[in-house]
Amino acid sequence: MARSNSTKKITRIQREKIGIILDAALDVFSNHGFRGATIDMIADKAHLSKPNILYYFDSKDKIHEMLLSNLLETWLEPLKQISSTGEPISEICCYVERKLEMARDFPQESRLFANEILQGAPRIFHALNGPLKKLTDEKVALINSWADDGKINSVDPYHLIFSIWAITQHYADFDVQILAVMEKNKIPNRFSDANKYLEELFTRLLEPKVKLKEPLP
Amino acid sequence: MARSNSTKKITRIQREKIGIILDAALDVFSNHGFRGATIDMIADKAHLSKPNILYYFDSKDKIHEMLLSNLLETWLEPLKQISSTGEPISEICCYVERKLEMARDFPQESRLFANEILQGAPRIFHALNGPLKKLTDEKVALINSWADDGKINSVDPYHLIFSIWAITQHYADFDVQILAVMEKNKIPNRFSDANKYLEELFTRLLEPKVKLKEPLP
DNA sequence: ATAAAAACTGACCAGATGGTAAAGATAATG
DNA sequence: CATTATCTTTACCATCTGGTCAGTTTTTAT
Repeated sequence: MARSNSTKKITRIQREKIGIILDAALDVFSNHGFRGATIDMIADKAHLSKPNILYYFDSKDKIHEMLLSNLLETWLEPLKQISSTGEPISEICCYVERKLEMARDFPQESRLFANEILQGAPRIFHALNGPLKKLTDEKVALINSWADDGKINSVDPYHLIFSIWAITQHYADFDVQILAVMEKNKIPNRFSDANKYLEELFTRLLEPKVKLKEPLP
Repeated sequence: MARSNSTKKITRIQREKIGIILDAALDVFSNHGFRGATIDMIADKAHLSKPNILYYFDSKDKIHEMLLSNLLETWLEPLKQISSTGEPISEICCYVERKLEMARDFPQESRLFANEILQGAPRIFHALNGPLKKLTDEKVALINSWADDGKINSVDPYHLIFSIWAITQHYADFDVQILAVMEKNKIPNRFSDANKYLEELFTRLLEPKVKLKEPLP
């Protein structure tokens, strides 16, 4: 059997089929949620039989688990890239841009994540409480230090980060709503328009206040 | 039978029980999604038997449908209140505040809505495409007119609205993540902190640009 | 080529779940 | 009080769904 007993070597077929299954599963889970998805749906989408799916993964849960753990690295990456050595406002705006690109290019991953959180994050709470919290703490400290140095306007770093997450992911998670509501001819440009809007939003927020104490020349 | 044949008069018991069922159902649907929820869960939470639930509602779908249609009015209300006669920036900031209050006070409703949208809005697409779009169009025009008059900074009104929806609803839909990530002693104040942050965020965005032509005294 | 390992399938099972039927209990009404 | 209408429950059913198993086919290694 092929079940992922970690210490076994992986054949060509295993690598291929596992990839196919995960692709199909991502599609199904992200569109229907965990409970709404069935192994049959995944099997259909993957063009494999249900028992064949279960030959590669012990259970529906295991597939889901694998998707989530793959996701987490991808998810943390953009935040990691915020650098303490760069120009603060540009660092943050680039982060926003990267997150927005992810919403555009990986909407299924975003919805998988959203589904999981909405249901109370039963399967990834540990990751939120561990790696994500750790990384967030770091960046919160960094933002605070920038504010202390007067390089950016002093704002609550948690809420700054939350607002970035919220808005960027919105373009993936609530896409149907956006498509339904927006003027039709604006739809094709929604991501570039959003990018422009968000750059202005966060630049204006973070620009240090004009120093009143600056004397006239 | 009590089934909601619209033209029938409603007894006291019907009114009470239907209320109890909808409360329970909101709780269950918002925490588990449509497919994840079972009539048994709703029955347990409502302290009624499953067949008794089905005496008041023809099916699981009908309960869900009723919750969604109740929701829509509540959902549109804050947006409706943006007035063309008020002071623009304050009108928008008040809207943000109202939405944030809803996220705080009706998180279940918010999650019910989020679940529905995430699954592609199969049951309320018509409402998004109809009433919500209509109302949004109106407010988009209003925001544009404010910008034309130089009363606010000129921004893309769609993305302004989307960002307000995204951020405020985030505090309900992604609450688990916020609780996991945030410094513990900041958690109790998260809504008032968010309100302060958001007021600054949108005020700074919308303040008309300083007129550069202003001469030195 | 052939044996062993891996990959795959059809038939099936057990439990969960949405929903029904019919009879019993309760409340409203004359 | 009696009769009717409303309400509730017990015992079901049919279907869906996650998962198993015994055996068949295909691939790989010798």
